Amino acid sequence: MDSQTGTSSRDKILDVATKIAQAHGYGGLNLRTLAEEVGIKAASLYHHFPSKADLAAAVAKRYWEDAAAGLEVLSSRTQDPADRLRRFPGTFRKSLENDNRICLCSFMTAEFDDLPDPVKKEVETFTDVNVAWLSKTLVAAGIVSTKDAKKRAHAIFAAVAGAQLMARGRSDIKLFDALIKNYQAAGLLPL
Amino acid sequence: MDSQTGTSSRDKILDVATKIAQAHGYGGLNLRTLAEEVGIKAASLYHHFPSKADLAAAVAKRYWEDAAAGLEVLSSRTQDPADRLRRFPGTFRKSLENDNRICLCSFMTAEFDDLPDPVKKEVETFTDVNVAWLSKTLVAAGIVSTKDAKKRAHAIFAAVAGAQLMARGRSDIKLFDALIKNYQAAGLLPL
DNA sequence: ACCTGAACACCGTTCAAGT
DNA sequence: ACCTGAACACCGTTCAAGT
Repeated sequence: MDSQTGTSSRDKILDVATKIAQAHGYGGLNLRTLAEEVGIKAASLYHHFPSKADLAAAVAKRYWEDAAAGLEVLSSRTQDPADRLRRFPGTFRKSLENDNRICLCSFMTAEFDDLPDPVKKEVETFTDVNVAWLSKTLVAAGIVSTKDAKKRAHAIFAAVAGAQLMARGRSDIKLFDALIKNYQAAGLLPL
Repeated sequence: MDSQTGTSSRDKILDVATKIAQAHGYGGLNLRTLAEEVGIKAASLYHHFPSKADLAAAVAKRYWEDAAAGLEVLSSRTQDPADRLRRFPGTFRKSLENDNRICLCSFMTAEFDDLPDPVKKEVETFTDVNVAWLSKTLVAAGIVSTKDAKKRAHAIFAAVAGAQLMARGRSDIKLFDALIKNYQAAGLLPL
């Protein structure tokens, strides 16, 4: 850790790799390009991570950890649980705002067959974190029973991920907003 | 066209390429592997398609044409429009049944940045075809006004695509069914 | 410890030659 | 017409060797 900038080489690699993978996926994560953007040679990446698989697993792990932290901040800052649910899609909206990227884990879920096992594990945890947060928030908002919470949570998560994917295909963030509004109007999310 | 089997070399290439692209995407569609599965050498593919971009565009074009034809069959065989809507997710379920693959165009939408323009165009048409069919069916079922039909259609399409992606990540077709049921319970699709 | 040149395996593609 | 071996320029990945 560099005490001046607060960013180690390892962190810089993870930052750049995350952005590339959100736009091009695991297969499209090109180590030469990644290294160039970091300012080193491709071979030097192997001093920080033993393989592309380990690098991608570290990227996906940090990705769900950041997501979990973000959701906890949302919970602590927003009193009304229904209001938290209304703000949930905003976390997915940010990726689209950031150069029309999508959720790292949505992309990697499409690529699931080609993912090394350690990467698969972290990608699955991202879903688990989101579903768990949605479940407890749905219950707190009194929208569903504890029994039905997990399935409804998964449905919301899948629908929001799908909306993000559609909006990317059209490079149209307004489409994302329109789809979320429609989910609300249909009753999937609180109005 | 081979009058005996009804399948030309070109069609066989398209068949195999479609399956590979549904599992690995455009980037993961490897011409040497494709050729091997077809039973020819990679160089021979260029006698049927001028480039990988043209091949992928032909794959995506045939994909939406088949989808459009399938939806028309569904319309003609199912009298009740609400019933047609209930059966719509079944067209996405089939991909999962077929070796846990996903919609070709969902995968390619994730890869949008890396797609040649002619492929992008066909991928967009797939969405258009589905949204148009859902729109007219929603109106016929009296669920939404003509004015609101397109946006609701897009919301259903996005949610079903998202459900398919989630089910792939868990290799769990029951998860797909559970998500669709939840969309119905929430009011996004007719019960 | 951190880095790199150079090799390796593989990619889309081309082409001369074969049937 | 359709096919192929061989080659091309390229790229992701790895490793032996440098500092």
